Amino acid sequence: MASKSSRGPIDLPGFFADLVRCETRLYNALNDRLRERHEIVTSQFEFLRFLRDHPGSRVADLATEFAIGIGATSKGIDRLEKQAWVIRRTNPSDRRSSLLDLTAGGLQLVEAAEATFTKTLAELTADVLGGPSGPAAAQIFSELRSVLERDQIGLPTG
Amino acid sequence: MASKSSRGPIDLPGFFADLVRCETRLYNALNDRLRERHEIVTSQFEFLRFLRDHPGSRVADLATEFAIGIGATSKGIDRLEKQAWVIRRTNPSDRRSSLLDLTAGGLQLVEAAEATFTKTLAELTADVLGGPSGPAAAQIFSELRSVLERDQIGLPTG
DNA sequence: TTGACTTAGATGCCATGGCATATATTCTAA
DNA sequence: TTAGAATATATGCCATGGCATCTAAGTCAA
Repeated sequence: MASKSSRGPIDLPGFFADLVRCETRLYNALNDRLRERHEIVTSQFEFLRFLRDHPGSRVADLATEFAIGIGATSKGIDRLEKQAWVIRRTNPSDRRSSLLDLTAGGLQLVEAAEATFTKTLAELTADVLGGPSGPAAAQIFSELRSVLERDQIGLPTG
Repeated sequence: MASKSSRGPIDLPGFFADLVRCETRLYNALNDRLRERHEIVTSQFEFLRFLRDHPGSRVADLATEFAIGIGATSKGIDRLEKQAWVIRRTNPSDRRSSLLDLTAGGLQLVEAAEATFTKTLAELTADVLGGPSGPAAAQIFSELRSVLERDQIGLPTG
């Protein structure tokens, strides 16, 4: 809406508004679908997927990945552990921290949820993102993410 | 990170992950800057800007725009009203609702905050988004937003 | 060793959003 | 006209995240 096609520099605030609106709606829609089919929300799916792909991570690793606070991450893991989808093992080389892993149930859940997630996302976005400019947009966000992470932009305090 | 440049269909989950990570970090960074300079957060800036650009809106209009719940919107307006940045006028043609407008102070605030917002966003993203693929990405999100809004994807219940 | 400093993360308090419900209006059909 | 349905939003309860703080553990120098 706000970002019209035009020459010259991009309308950054308009672009950002479009971006946030898209992200909000997609996140909401994915939440609905994941909740009704797997009793989890998108943020939990993302935690589980990260742990599947990075077994033995620590709480701080998740916090950095998702740019959320350590406290929030710890509480999120508490909830997944309570459902027996994740286990904390004391880190043998530093007993202040734990190493996190999926349980068998957690692995099974994330695989099922991933199918739902991927399919829903495709239903909602493939028409637009599958077009000719899709790869350019993907490339841009990959780069932007790298830059923001490199410069540690937007990391919460706690 | 996850979306590498490649031929063939986009890795949608990877793209979505990059997107959400960028949005989170940018939102956090903008929050910090707006908070320290204007004592507001980004969501409040967005409410104020919307009301500047759409005077006389109702609570439901904001809720639809931002794809958040009516209750949350009502409470958000409560907070802005408490700061005397927004006023509710009873809607003369339907007394269940109010018409919302900025006060003079609210207008002054949003203009100052907009300068901070725009400048910060440019600092954080202009290098990447100002590149040759920027306009294509902006166009894509404008289209995606239109589609999601048209199909009413991801609107919360309340 | 040991005492000061640092680090990892667990916990408590507060703010915010979702959803359900309550209230005030408005609309509609008999 | 008037009772019942529908609508707009305000409000209450709960879940989650930020930030501050607390505790346990590791590091380092003297």
